[in-house]
Amino acid sequence: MVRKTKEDAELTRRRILDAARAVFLERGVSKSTLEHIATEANVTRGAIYWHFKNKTDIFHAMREQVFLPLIDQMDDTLGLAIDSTENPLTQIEKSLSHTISELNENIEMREIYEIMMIKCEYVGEFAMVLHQILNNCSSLIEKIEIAYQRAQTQNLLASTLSPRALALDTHLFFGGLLHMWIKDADGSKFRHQAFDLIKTHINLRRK
Amino acid sequence: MVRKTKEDAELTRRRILDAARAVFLERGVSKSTLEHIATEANVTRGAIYWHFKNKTDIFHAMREQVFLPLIDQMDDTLGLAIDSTENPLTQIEKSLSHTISELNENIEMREIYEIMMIKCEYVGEFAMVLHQILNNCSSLIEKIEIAYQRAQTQNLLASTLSPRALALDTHLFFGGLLHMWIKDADGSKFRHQAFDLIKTHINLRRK
DNA sequence: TTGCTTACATACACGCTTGTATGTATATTA
DNA sequence: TAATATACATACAAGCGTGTATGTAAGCAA
Repeated sequence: MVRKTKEDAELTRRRILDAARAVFLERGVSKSTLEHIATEANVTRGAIYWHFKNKTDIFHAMREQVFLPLIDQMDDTLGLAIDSTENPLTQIEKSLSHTISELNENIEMREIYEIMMIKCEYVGEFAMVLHQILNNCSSLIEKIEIAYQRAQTQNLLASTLSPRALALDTHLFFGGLLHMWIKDADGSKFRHQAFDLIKTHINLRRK
Repeated sequence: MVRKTKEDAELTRRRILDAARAVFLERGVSKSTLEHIATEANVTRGAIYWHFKNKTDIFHAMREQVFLPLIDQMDDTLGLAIDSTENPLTQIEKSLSHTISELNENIEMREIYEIMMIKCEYVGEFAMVLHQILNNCSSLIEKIEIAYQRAQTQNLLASTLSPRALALDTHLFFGGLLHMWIKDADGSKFRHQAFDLIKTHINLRRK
């Protein structure tokens, strides 16, 4: 039972990616071996080398699997459609809360986030990932800023701070929340009150 | 030239720690070899094994070298002395700014932060470091909360949110800022405006 | 000054990883 | 249906990193 149909091959490719996720999560990316991943996926290293160039290639494939959808989702939930009728501040709140919900429900996404945040060393070939992250941040900040601008136009803001400043503050808050959410594995410190933290953060801006 | 005096030995110990920091920073902790560190320190692996148990031992020594002083500093700058006369909100702002200044000026501390944030995998033996970090966060939040309580008592707060909620928001903001500050190596996105970001964050709370 | 300890340097053995080369049975295509 | 490409499994060689064992010259105490 060697040569498989194309659907079978795609299935083993996913099995390898799933296995890599489990192994990365348990041992960290650096100390994960292709043999570990192969064993977890019930294949041999030969199969892995067929589908991927090396371990780095697996990592990038795993990462893109999750990050591209995430960015789209942010666009949607931030209500960038101009004709949106909802309160912009509420939209920001919902967008952030929705991301947390995703992490709660989507095990795959949560695990990949955990790997990328505390089980991976951004060095050498991985350094460029940092630049991608920073760029994503910039575009995210801009989107939040637009929402705050609408809030300002509608006279919903409590403070006179610029939408830009508010967006930066919100972005840093949420970045910190994500990190703590991931690190707080048992949920006792941050995870259980994540939605409240977001609500508080937004309420601070409401008139 | 083998046996050294006690002072010489202590000096080589520090040379090893300095070398480890440079090597960790360049190659990440996992891919750093004791041979790499030894070469960088102009010693042999024998010297390292004399002073440290293994690579993990070096990491922990390097970490404690910086984190214990940092916690003390936070205590000081947050003005936990009850007879403090300064505006509590300004004290919080100064405390956060002071930490950023430290990162700016203290190369050693900055590099160790960078290693711990993006050049280290928190897995296996390193997992317990995460718990220490979470505990530090808890005590830090409490200290910020006390400052906000004083601000509330002095009727300095713009919102009716609880000091606890404000402290959590501030902590998450600052955690996010630290991460971005470290990742923004060229300073174009966050580093250059770090102090402004802090000022904005605090101004949002001022009456 | 002898003898023991220190502070390393050197040498060795072992396992682990990686990449590649090769084998092979089965889909797929012409 | 024959030929070829696919989707792997197996085998092999080489280097690398670790830990430890051993060597050794100099400091230090008695």
